[in-house]
Amino acid sequence: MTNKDLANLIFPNVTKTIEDYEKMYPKRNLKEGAVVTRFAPSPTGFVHIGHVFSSFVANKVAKDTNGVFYLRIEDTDQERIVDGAITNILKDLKDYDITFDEGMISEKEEKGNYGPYLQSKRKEIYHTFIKYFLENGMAYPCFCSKEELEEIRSAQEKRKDRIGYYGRYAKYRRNSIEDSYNRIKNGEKFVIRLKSSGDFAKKVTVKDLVKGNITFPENDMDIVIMKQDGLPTYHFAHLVDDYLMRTTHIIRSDEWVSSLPVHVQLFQMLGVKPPKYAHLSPIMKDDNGTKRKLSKRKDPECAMHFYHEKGIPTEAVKLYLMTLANTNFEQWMDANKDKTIDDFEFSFSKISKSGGLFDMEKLNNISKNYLSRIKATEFYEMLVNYTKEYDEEFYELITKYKDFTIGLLNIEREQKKPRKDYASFSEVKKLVWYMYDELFEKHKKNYEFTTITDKDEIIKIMKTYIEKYYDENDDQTTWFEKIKDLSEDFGYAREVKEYKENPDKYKGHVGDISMVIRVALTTKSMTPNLYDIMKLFGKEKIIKRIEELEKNL
RNA sequence: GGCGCGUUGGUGAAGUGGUUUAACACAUCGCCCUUUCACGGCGACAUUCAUGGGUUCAAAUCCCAUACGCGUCACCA
Repeated sequence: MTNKDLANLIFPNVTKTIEDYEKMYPKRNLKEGAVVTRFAPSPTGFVHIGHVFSSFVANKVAKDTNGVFYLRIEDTDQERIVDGAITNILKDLKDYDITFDEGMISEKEEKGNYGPYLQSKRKEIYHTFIKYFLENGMAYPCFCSKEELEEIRSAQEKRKDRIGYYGRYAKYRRNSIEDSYNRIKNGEKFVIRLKSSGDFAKKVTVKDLVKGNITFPENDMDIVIMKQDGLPTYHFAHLVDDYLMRTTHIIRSDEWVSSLPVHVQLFQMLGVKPPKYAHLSPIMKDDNGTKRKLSKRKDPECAMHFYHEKGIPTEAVKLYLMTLANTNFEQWMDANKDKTIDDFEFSFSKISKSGGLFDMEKLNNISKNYLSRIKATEFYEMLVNYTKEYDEEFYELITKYKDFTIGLLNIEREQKKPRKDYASFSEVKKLVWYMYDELFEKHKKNYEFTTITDKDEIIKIMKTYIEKYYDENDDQTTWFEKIKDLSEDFGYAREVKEYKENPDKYKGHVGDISMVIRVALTTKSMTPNLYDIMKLFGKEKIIKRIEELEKNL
C-alpha cells in the first residue's frame, strides 16, 4: 500500500492535476514590474481602517505599476460568515476609490479569469493540491482529537518545551499508511497535516519589502492544511490561491509575519517561487500613554462609517492614509500642490516599520487644507450629499438658498491662501447658522459684543450706519471708507494707528466700530469677511437684523 | 514562556559612521501683521536619538545586554 492509495481513498473524485490548473490559469501577460496583488478579507461584515489602509496601499501599488488588483473572499471559516458582508466591503472601499480589476463584484458574482474568487468555491482545486502533497509524502492524515491535542500541549507546558505539533510530538507523522487507510475507511474523523520538512535548529531568512530581512528558525510544525470539514486552512489556501492567481506581491497586515516561515516553506515544497511579501504595521492609538492597535470595540475612529457620519471628506481620509503609508508623502504633496495622490509614486521602502499613531488632529488639519482648496461648488455638492443623509433641516436650507450658500462658502476661498474654516461637513452648520434667517430666528441670541457694549451706543451706531452710510452697491474699499467715516462721526479713530498714537483723543477706533456691525448682524465676533457677508445679506436683510438686535438686546 | 520585529520631541517623522548646532509637517506657546477670525511672517519647543556597555580618531547610525512596546504560537483568518 502506498501514499497514492491513501490519497485516492481520501480524494476519490479528484481527477484534475496541478498541471491542469497551471494551464487554466497561465502566467499573466503583463509588463515587467507590474504588480499583481489582492485584498483578501474574511466576510465578517465589519470594515475597519486597517482594511482600508492595506487595500488602499495594495490598490495604489497595482495602479502605479499597471498591474492587477483583485478581491478574494476568504470564507473558509464557515462559522464566521456574515450575510451581506461582501456588498458591505465593496461599498465601504468604493467610498475611498478603492476598486478592483478582478474578483467578487457582489455577494454571488465575480469577474476575471483567475477565479473562482470565493474560497468556498475552490474546494476542488485545493483538494487537487492536497492530494498531490499526500501522494508525495508531504502530508498525512492526523486523527488526534481536541482532547489529545490539549494533552500534548499541557505536557509541553509542563516540560517548558515549545508548544505545537512537531517532531516527536507529531503523533501521526509516522503512522503506517495501512493504519491510516483503515481508520479512514472506518469513517474516523481526521485532518490533513503538512509533513514539515523544516528543522528548527536551522535558520531561514525571508525578505520583507517593509521590514527588510527577517531571520527565523525553519518551521517544523506539522500544521493543519485541511480541516475536518474538508476546507483548507488559511496557510494552504494562500499557497494555492496566490500561486494560481499569479499574485506577485502579498500586501497584508503585520500579524502575518510570524507565519512567514510556514508560507515560504509551503511554496518551496510545491516547488514554486514564493511571491514577494510586504507586511504593513497596524495603525495604533495612544491609550493613556501606551500604544495599542486601534480596536473596533473601543475606538469609534476604527470604523469607516465614523468618518462618513462626521462628514470628513473621503479625499482627506485618503490623504491621511497616504501620509501614514509613505513617510515622504507629506513633503511631496507640499511641493506639488497641484498634483493628486495618483501622481505620487508609492514605494515600499518609505513605509514606516513600526506602527504609526492615529492622530485625529492631523486628519483635521489635512481635511481643512483639502476643503480650503476645492471649489465652492464642489464643497457645496458634498455638503448637500452629507446633509441629505444626516441633517435634513440644513439640507432644506442650503438647497433652498443654493446660490447664497455657494456664495457663503466662497468667501475668501479663491485666493492664494484660502480660509481654513471647516474640517468636516458636520461642523458647517455650527459655524454659519446665523447666515440663514430660519436658523437665526430659532437660535438663542447671545450677542458677543467686545469693546463697545453700551446698548444705546450700539443701536445708534447701527441706525446711523444704515441710514446715512450703507449702500449695497459699494465696492469693498468704498464700503470700508464709509465705516471709517462712521467711526469719525462717533468719535472713534479712522485708523488703528492713529488711535494707538493718541489713545486719549478717541473713544476707540475703526476696528471697534467694525466689530459692532459684525456682532450686530451675526451675533458672533468671529466670522468670515464682513463685507462679503453683508453683500450676501443685502440691505433688506440687514435692516431686519438691526430690528432683531433692538428686540433682543 | 518560545520565536520575530520595533523603540528619534506632545504627534507623524527625516536621518544608513564625520557637511546634524537632529530636517520637514501637525499640535502648543509667544510676538508681529490685521476691522474679528482665518491666512501670513518671526520665534520658542529633543544639549539629544529607550537604558547600560562596547567597537571607532568619530555613533542616532555598527555590536552586545537590559527594559519597554507590538505581533504570533488554533481544525480563525
